Amino acid sequence: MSNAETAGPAAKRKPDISPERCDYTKFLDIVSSKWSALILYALEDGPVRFGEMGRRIEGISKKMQTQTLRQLERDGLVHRELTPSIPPVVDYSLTPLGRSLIGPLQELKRWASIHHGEVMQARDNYDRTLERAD
Amino acid sequence: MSNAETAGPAAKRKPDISPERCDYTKFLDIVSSKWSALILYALEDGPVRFGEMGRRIEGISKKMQTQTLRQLERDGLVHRELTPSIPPVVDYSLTPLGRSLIGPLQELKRWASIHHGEVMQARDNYDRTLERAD
DNA sequence: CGGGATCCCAAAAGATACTG
DNA sequence: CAGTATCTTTTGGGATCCCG
Repeated sequence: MSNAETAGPAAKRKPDISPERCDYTKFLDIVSSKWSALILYALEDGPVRFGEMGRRIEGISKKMQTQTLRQLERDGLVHRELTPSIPPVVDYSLTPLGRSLIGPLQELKRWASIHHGEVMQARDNYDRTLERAD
Repeated sequence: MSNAETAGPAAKRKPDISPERCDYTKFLDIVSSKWSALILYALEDGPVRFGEMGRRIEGISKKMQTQTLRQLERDGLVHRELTPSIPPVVDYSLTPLGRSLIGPLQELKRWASIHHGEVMQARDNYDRTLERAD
């Protein structure tokens, strides 16, 4: 308290929100990549093999599938089980930690399914209003 | 049904998950940028002026603040109110749509605050296991 | 079958300078 | 005060080819 930094009358002064401290940022860090949630969904009903998963998720490449799975595995959300036969068999499944994410994720899907129309309409409106301003 | 596409015995064949159709993808499209949720949080307790917001959010640049606010405004989550005095005063606030997002977002913060430690530990573990494999 | 390695591109974000 | 404009850097993702 030695510093003459006594706050002004408006009260709020110094930063109280930061990316590093925000838990939502931590969440994004884990599952904001394009394919991560999609992979979690594919695993929702039980273990799935790599190839099967690839066929179920439209448009994913082997590279992105592998890369995203590695991240999820590294974060402890997904378990990888290799059966070293020839050809090899690799099964992926949710860990308990991974499964604990399904609930919150479904909340978001609900929000989006309910409100996405409003968002699109707001965008339209915003864009058309700008056009008229030329 | 003219196509001889009768499914094999393993049942699951064609893609049933896609980025375009997934509601979670739509959600990410709206609030996955680095600063968007932080700005929503800054508005949680009521209207805030541009400068005040900037001081509250650590590390944000004016450019990113403006850019993110424009996106949120375009999507109908944030309302912008300009008082054309000199110098100008601009207040930002949540719209009802924006406020409807706060709940789901808090779910995620809760998940992250509870489980982030496990994730970090899993990462550590994964990385150290890899190091030993040289 | 289930990857790894490499190259390339587009989008997001940051730095800096200028303005009504 | 609250922006805009421009430039550069960083990151994420896709394409392609190779491997045990």
